Amino acid sequence: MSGNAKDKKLAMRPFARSLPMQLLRAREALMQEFRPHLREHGLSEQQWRVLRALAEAGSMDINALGEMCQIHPASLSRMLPNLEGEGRIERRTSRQDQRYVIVSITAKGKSLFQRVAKESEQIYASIEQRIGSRELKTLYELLDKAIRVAPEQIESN
Amino acid sequence: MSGNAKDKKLAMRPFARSLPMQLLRAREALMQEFRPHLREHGLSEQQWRVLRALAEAGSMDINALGEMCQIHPASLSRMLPNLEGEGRIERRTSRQDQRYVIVSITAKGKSLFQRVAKESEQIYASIEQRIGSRELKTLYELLDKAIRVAPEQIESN
DNA sequence: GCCAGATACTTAACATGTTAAGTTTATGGA
DNA sequence: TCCATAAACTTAACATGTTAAGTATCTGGC
Repeated sequence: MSGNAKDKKLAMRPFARSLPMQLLRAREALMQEFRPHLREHGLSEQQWRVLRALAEAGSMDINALGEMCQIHPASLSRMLPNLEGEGRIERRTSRQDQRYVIVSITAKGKSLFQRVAKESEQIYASIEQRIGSRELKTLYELLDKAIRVAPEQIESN
Repeated sequence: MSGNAKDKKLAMRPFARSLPMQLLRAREALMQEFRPHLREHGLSEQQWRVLRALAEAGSMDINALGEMCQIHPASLSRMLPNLEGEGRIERRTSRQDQRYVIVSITAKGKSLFQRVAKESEQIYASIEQRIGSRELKTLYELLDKAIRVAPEQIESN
């Protein structure tokens, strides 16, 4: 007995060859290095993604922000008032189309971003060194491909 | 202006070259194919991971289950009573060491697992075809490496 | 045997993920 | 113009993620 449940043949590949599982595992392993660092600055992982997206791409509406951060618009609706209350972002209604809410980063938010970014880049560099530049590049390419070959997001209405 | 915030130089690599972000993005893209399928069987993504782990590796304690499923023991403590109430798993206190809770899958749970597994494997096969067997193999190897090179989980007490 | 510390788990509190329903504003055709 | 529909967002409800604190059990040194 090697530990498998009664050594019965399973109708499925081993868990360790589940691609979603390994993607999650790899991500969790990496985030363990970033999380304490974000925590020191009082930022959740999701709040950091929002600041980073806005710092990089400028102001945008909720849906675009959600796509870029991979955070559901409903979650953003709940998070953004807090970030706004802390003076890190701003929200305003679009003048052309009042259905849109335009989100942008404040000077205070950008300042925080710059500080956190500097330390994050050091962690990235360390990770890149351990994985290897060439292999990391291949990994990015394969992830891009996995994202490309997946079906488009379907609005099921 | 290409959309970048005032074309200012950022203190950080582009968001699309954030490894945690691309891992999340790839995972979300794949899960979009699995989620509706799990939903038809009334299973959350996390419940499915639990059943799969138990079907594959047999009974185990909360911490081992959490490690295998990448679900925090605190979340398991909350989830497992539901799965138990539905008759899909069983829990018992270890006789040797009463601190341990041993979790196992029931016949009913295994039957559900077998049904879902069959359909999941078809989705896997489709994904493997689109990514390519060789590239998928490389992807698994690189993910394994990323997991290996990350620091061990630290119990910060 | 006793007790301080460690271990395994649970509970609680709050943030986020997820889905469905509700609100406001735009749009396009009769 | 009017109205049905759609689009963008918000709100609500419940599940899960995350951290800290609490409870029960065990271990090892005395």
